[in-house]
Amino acid sequence: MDNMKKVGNSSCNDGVLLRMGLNDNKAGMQGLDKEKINKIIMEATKGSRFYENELKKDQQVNQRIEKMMQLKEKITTQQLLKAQLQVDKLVIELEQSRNLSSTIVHIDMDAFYAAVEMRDNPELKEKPIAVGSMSMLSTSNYHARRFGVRAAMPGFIAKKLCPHLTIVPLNFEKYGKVSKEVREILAEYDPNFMPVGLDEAYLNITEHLEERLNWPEDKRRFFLNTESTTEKDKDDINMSAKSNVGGYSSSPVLFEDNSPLMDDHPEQRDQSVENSVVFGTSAEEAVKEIRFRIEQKTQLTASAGIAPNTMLAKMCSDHNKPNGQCRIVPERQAVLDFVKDLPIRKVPGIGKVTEKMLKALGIVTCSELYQQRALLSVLFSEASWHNFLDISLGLGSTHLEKDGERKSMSTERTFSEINTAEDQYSLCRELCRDLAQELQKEGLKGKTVTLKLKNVNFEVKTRASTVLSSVSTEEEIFAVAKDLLGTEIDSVAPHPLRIRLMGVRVSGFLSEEEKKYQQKSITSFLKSGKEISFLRLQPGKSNQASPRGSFFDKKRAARQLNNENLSPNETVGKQLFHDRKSANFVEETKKVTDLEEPNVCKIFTCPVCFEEQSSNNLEELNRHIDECLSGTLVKDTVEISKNDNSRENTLNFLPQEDRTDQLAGTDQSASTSDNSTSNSTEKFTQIISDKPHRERQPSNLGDIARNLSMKQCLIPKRTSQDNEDHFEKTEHTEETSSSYFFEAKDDGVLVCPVCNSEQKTTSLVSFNRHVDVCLNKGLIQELTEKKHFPTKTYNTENSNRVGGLSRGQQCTNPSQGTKRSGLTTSQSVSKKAKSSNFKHTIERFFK
DNA sequence: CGGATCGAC
DNA sequence: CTATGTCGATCCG
Repeated sequence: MDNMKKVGNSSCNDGVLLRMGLNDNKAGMQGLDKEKINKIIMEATKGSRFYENELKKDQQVNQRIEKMMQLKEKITTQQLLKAQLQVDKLVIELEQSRNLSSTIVHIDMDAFYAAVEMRDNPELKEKPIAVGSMSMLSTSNYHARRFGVRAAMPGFIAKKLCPHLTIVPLNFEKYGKVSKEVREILAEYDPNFMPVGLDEAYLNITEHLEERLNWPEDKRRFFLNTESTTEKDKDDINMSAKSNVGGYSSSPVLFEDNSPLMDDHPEQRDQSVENSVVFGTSAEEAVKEIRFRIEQKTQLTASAGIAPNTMLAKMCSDHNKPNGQCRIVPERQAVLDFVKDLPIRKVPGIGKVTEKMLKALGIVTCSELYQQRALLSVLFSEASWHNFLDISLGLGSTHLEKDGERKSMSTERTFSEINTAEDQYSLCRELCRDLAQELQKEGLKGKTVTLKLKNVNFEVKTRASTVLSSVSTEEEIFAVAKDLLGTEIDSVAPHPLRIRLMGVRVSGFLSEEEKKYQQKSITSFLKSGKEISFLRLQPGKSNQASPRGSFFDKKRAARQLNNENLSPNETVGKQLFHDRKSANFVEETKKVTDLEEPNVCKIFTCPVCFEEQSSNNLEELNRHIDECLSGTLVKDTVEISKNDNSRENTLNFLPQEDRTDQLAGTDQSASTSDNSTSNSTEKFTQIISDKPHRERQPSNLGDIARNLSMKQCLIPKRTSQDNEDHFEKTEHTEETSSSYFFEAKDDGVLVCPVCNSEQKTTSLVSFNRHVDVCLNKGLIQELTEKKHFPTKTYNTENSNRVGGLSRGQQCTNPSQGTKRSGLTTSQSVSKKAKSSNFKHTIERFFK
């Protein structure tokens, strides 16, 4: 580390090597010392494109630090004092809300992948090994670590550090099996335990400990496992198991030369029964029991931390690793003592960048973090300094949150340089295919597609596009991704795009509720066959509500207008449009209605474009309809503005004016966009980007009805009571057959959102039927009409801050489950991600 | 919303 | 030769 500072000027350039090398002074006798290791790494690294990029990233961090320091210079003592008062007010609150009543355990398998591989191949036991590949290692055993071989290091460099290193390829299937075995044990202590990856988990054993107090010895007695999975291992296991009876502090796999780390207070064990151990009732004993059982079952060791919250438990498990455990007793002073001299880097969520920034302020330990709390509150974003304050006070989440629904899914691949557009497109398609497959497994559809590219200089770029109708199939995703890719290719033209990685991500999933709702609404829409006459409304005859005619009318008109323009070879990801002028939707709908019957030849016809669908799959049909209603509209606009026919483009069928109307809706203010001059693509795209808040056309019938229901049912609640809880309530719509989000009012009376009349029935089924009928009565105009609702905008102003520090996953755990009344709105919003998302969705509907 | 970044495993 | 893959969160424009 000392020789590092000689590289470049110390204030600017001392981070790169530290990052790649070690900060680990455990180099043992047989290994290498730090200097040697860093030298070797440097020789293998310098001059590489990778290294150049590392330097560049480092400069960026240094600039951030510089910016921060400049800000710091401008702070007056006056400001600082004021901040001090504010922060200390929060400190008092936090202190008062400190909760020491939970017992949280963090279990961490030691060198997991490596340990599994060693277990299964005894030849590896004495050797330095790492798991991964020549290009990247996932983990290494402790022997290899003495040579500086560590996780996240490329194998070829590891080989230079340790020529005898054995690199074992990853075998996730195996690790998954072992992980499952471990989890079976953990579940006995906390059925709601929270796994983190394959090798870690948090447990809340508060309840277990209470029950455990009354348990008879027999329930706490465990027998040594003398059976082994394979014959060849048998002797080994027997040996180590026996030698472990008293302290079981050595691992049969990892540590031949054991050091009795964990048995600080050897207790009198009842060994009256042959080959058995009885564990006590304390938290320590319970956790020893867990580790003992893990080792007996898997021949692998784990480390553990016991503490009043997750953050402390995690840091605790690190304290005596490997194969050890550590407890912070539930006393304020014990917590503060533990935290006092702890380097901030040990704190989960504080990574190398944050460490470096804080170091620039002279902050290395947690107590320093506390001392500088006022300064930090001025320099950093609220989320960041709150986090810092929690850390320095030893506060963290005292309960385990079930991880919510996933928010994105992605796949990415690294490869040797690819620089031809053709290869890039086909690779992109392949990624989309893989991703689509995975999405399908979870039945997910998302609205945002993100393309990730890393060029051969390791510079990473992401490009995203959000479409109105959600995507899930290969073709749908690719249709979006290929455009993003095309834009990037164009952006460097005439040079080739030289990339080493490509990734595709889909996010912006429909919530469970939305999904259910969408499916049901479209089904019920199609099934209510008798009254779909509104689909054939004449433009003028449209129930006087809108002077412009309904959305459907326009679609229909546009379709007719463009009939002749349709060419059969337009698209990649879109169904072909075969003209079918004589479509009778009532009849067609009946066909749809028959769809439950098996073995009947079903032909679906899209109610929007009136095209017969080739697929007889309902989901396909729905997808198509969605696309007809909105998706194509969006894609079309993208295509237009790109003005490029060389790629697999979709064509645009709608007249310019028509599109403009639809995008702007029927809002009065839409006229400000001056239709008469809206012929250029610039104009058109500008409308899209400039007026994102004008009401959009609901993207499908589900959206239409949901939109309506929200207006009628949710907004009054919110404005009258201004209580966020109502939104959450609605989110938990019961699992009734209801296709709509409506809840009965307090007096139990349901009000139709369409005709606004109170309904006699309290049956949701009949109610829905009524709404269906109402909808079909030609009141569709209502749905597309503009209504303005006040929407709340959150203050995200942060101009004074350096910001940019995240807390990682800890952020999802509301600290202590207690309210912090001092927080601003924008803060408290992010607290509950779920409800926040939901609100966000609602807001979008009203913008 | 989109892009970049951080952080964790 | 040869420097991952996947996800969530945060911040900024």
